[in-house]
Amino acid sequence: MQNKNEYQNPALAVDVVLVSVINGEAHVLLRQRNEERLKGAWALPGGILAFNEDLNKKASQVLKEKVGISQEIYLEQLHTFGALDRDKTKPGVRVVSVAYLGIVDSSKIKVEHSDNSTEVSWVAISKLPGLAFDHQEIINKALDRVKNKLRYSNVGFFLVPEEFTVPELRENFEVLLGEKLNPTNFRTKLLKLGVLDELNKKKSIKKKGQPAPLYKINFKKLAKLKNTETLFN
Amino acid sequence: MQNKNEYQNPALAVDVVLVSVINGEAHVLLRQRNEERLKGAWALPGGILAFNEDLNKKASQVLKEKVGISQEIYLEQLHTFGALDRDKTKPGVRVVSVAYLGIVDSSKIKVEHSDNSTEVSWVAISKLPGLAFDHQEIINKALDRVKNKLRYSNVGFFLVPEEFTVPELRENFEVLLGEKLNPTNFRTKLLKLGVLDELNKKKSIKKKGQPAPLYKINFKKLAKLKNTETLFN
DNA sequence: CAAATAGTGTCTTTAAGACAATATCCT
DNA sequence: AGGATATTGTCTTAAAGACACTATTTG
Repeated sequence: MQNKNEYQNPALAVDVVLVSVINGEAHVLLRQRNEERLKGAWALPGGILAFNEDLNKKASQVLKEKVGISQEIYLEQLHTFGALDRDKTKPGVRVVSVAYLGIVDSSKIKVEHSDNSTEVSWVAISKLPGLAFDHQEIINKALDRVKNKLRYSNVGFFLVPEEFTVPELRENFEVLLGEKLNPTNFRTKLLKLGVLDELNKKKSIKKKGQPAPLYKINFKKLAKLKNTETLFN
Repeated sequence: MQNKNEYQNPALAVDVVLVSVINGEAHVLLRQRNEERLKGAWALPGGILAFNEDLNKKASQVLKEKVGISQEIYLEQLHTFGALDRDKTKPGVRVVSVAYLGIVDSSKIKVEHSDNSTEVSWVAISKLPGLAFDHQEIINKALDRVKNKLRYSNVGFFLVPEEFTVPELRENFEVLLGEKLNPTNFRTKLLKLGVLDELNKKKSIKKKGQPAPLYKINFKKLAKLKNTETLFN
C-alpha cells in the first residue's frame, strides 16, 4: 500500500524558533496546534513549504501566518532536521523540517492569535511542555547556536529594546550563556566596540541603586564592524 | 488515501562539498554529471533523498555512490538552499538542496569513478568551470564556513594526513584563510594545545632547508578539548 | 659555505580579569 | 544614613604579535 513511497518526496516544513530573554530566563515562542494533526499539542510555529514558495521567504511568512508577527526580525537558518523517526506518532508520514532561528526582544514583538492557533505564548525554557515532533531537539539546537553566536558575533544586540542599559544587555548574555559575566569588563568591552550612542536619560531596572544610562544601538556603525570585532573575540 | 498535494512537494537533494588543500590551493571535489538532466555539466556530488532515507546518512551515501568514497570523513551540515530559481535551466523543476561540508586531506581520500559519473576530479577554486544549478553559491558558502570554523574550532586538523609537519598544517590554514600567519606564533599556539604527539621522524616538504619534525594528532586528547580551546580563540 | 627553511627565546603591545574606590539613587 | 546598584580606574596576569637568533638541511 505504501510502495508509492519510492517516488514520493518527503514534505518540507519550515519551523521557527524565536528566542528571547524574559524576566531573567530564556524563552521561546510556542503555539498550540489547531491543525488536524496533533491538535492541541504545543509546537514551534511552522508550515509546509508549497511547491512554488521560496525557502528563504517562508520563515517570516510562517511567523506572519501562524503567530501574527509582521515585523522584520533577525532570522537565520538554523539546521535541517530529517531523521526518519522525527515524527514518532505517525511512522508513515515524512516531513523534513528546515528550522530557522530568530533572536528578538519579546517586548518589541507583537504577537497575534491567528485562527489557526489555539494559543500563542512565550514559554520559559525551564517550563517547556512536551512538544510535537522533534521540536524539543530543534529548540536545543537553537539555544546552542545562540550560545555560540553570542561569543563570536554581534547577534546579542537583537535581544534588547531600542533603548537599553548596559546591565540589561549583560543580563541577557548571562542568561543565555549560563554564566555570570564581570560587569566591569563587560561594560568596558561593550563601549570599546563603539556602536552605542548614549542617550541623556537614565533608567533603573531593578528599582534600586544607581540608575544606569540608556543607550541606543548605532546600526550604521554596527554594520561596519568586521567579523572579528565582537564583544568577546 | 494520499492527499494529492503530497505529490507536489519539491524534491529534496543532498549535495556534498568536499574541501581540501592541494599544492597550496583550495580544491573541491566535482563530478561530471552522467544523468539525463544536465548531462556533462560539472556539479557537486549529490543525490535525491528517497522517501524512506534518513537525511543525516544520505551525505556519506552520496559520496559512496557518486564518487566511490567509502571512508569515514568529517562531514557537517552546511545549509539548505531553496531559492525558487536555483535551477535556472528548467523553471518547472523544483529541487531543494541540503548541502553538507566535508573537510579532508585529499591524499587520504580514495576516489572511484562510478558508472554514474563521467569524470570525478579535485578542482582548484581558481579554476572552477561553470557549475550546474546553484552549486557555485553552495561552494562559496562552504569556503566561507571553513574560513570561519578554522578560527573558532579545531576542524583544521582534518586537512592534514596522519603524519604531518607544523609548516604543512600552517600552509593549509593560510590558503583557506587567505592570509599569511606568523610561523613562530602559529607553532607556539599549536603545540600549546597539547594534542600533537611528536614522532621521531622528520620530513622536508619543500626539499630545501631544515626538515620539520613529524607529528600525529592525538585524537583522544583532541576530543577532550573544550569548545573554547582552539588554535585561535 | 651560502641559501633556504625550521625552531627557540625574548621583548613589546594588547587584551582579559580581578578588584578596590567612587557615584547615584531609594527608602 | 545605609543598602543597593552602577561606573571608573588601577593593578595583575595572560595572550598576541613582532623579531632577532640559532639550528639543520641541500647544493
